[in-house]
Amino acid sequence: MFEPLGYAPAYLRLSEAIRDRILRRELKEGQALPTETELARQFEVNRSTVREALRKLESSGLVGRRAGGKRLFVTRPTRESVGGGLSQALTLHETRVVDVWEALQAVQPGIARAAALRRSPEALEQLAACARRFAGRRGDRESAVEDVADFFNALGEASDNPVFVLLNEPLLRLLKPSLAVIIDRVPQARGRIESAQKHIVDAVRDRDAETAATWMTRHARDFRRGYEVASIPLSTEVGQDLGVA
Amino acid sequence: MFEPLGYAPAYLRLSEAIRDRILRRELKEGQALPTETELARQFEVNRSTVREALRKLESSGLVGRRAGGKRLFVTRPTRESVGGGLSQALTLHETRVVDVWEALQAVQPGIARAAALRRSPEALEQLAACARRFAGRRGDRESAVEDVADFFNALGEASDNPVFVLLNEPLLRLLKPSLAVIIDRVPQARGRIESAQKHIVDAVRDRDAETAATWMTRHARDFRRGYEVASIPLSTEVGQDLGVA
DNA sequence: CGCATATTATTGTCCGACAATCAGACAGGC
DNA sequence: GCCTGTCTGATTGTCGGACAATAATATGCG
Repeated sequence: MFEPLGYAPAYLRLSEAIRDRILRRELKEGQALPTETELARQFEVNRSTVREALRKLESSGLVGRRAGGKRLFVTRPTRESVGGGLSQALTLHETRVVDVWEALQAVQPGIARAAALRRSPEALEQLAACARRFAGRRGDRESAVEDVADFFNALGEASDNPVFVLLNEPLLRLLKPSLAVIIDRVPQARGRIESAQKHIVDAVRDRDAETAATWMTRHARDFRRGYEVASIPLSTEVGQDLGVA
Repeated sequence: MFEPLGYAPAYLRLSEAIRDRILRRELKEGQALPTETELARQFEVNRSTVREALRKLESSGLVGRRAGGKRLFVTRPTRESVGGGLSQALTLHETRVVDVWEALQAVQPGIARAAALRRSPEALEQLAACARRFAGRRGDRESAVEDVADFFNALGEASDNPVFVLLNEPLLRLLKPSLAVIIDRVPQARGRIESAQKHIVDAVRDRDAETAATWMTRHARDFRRGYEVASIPLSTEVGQDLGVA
């Protein structure tokens, strides 16, 4: 009949107060936060309490430090911070490679389509550069995987849609380990990827949304085929060791 | 030429140490964390430092408290906690309703397809229940919006893919305010939604993946039409007030 | 056994302290 | 003029201890 009357510890209300100010843009990106002592004075709490609140904001990526710096600044959550959170959540939800693949399969064609429609010349060049880098690289599994991820990320950027950019990152992060195995074990993988990237770049250059989407669909299907040829069980959980030395 | 040599404060290394144990499943979900004093003793740091580390874990959703409880337990990040983080990130990235819509358009058909292929009887019933609830409700904009979100969430659950489940939440959260406006201003919106949900439920029941995807595509397109009819500019930023009292 | 009550443990918050170090001012040497 | 070293103050990271509120647990009683 009655709900528990809400009590929230000070550190929580504090972090919410500051978070709201950031979301409301009253504290703008790049702006330095007041010092801990100052915050403690203004909110009339102890500095320890302030620090607990700041740690919360810090790990949501709303505030951060410049390299080697001491003061905290208002930042917008980066791809990396968002991706880290989401991918660790997915890891704990017993996500399997097939789940990630399915999501990729569902979302990437849409990204390719959007990228083809809206890519800027600069974004196109970035994308093409990624493809070239992948194609030009022999050996070295790890860098190849990075290049593939960069390609997808560049495509996300080209779509000029922050939703795609941020959704891409965690998926790629979870994909990487299994992709490394595929590149190792499937000889023709590099060639297939190279070819797909080439066609996608061309379609994006020509602003041909449907061709971009089609090739991306094919590209994604190739990954699935890669799992089979590399004999990675589709039910392998992501974030687990795949037995690669 | 030289990289900065990495130093990390103790509270950070501490939170990473605990996080790793959780990701590695050495600390299992539902298990109680040691008390702050105990952690301080084991890691040989001060309790304040432990508390800062715990606040970080808390806001990544890796540890949490049972309602009214005092001790911390290992938890897996919920839809809500992930969704909150992602949607606040998107808000700060100046995401517009059209961006969210585009992502929805890209991903929902895939979810519908997956749901049709794999739905359990229980998940189907859940989904149907959401559709019924929406259809049976007259007036009350807020509940209607919730019902629509519940429908999408139920579909995500039915897909049995944690990636879809977790990706859905933030998109819906950002969609809600504008959806409320649409339902308010577009008389035929409820009918269109009702009809689309009905067709999707039927297709999912019949395990007809393509029909489910097709109807979802239509459903998503309707939303876009809704924006136009409700004269919500597509470039409206999400997380901003839409001028609804 | 179930239930009220007393004990203990644990968290939330505060205070004060100190070393490390970052930022800026300032002076000296090339 | 620019680089280098030095000094000073401000700020963060960490520590120790303290205490009230209350959740968790044990205790006693019917």
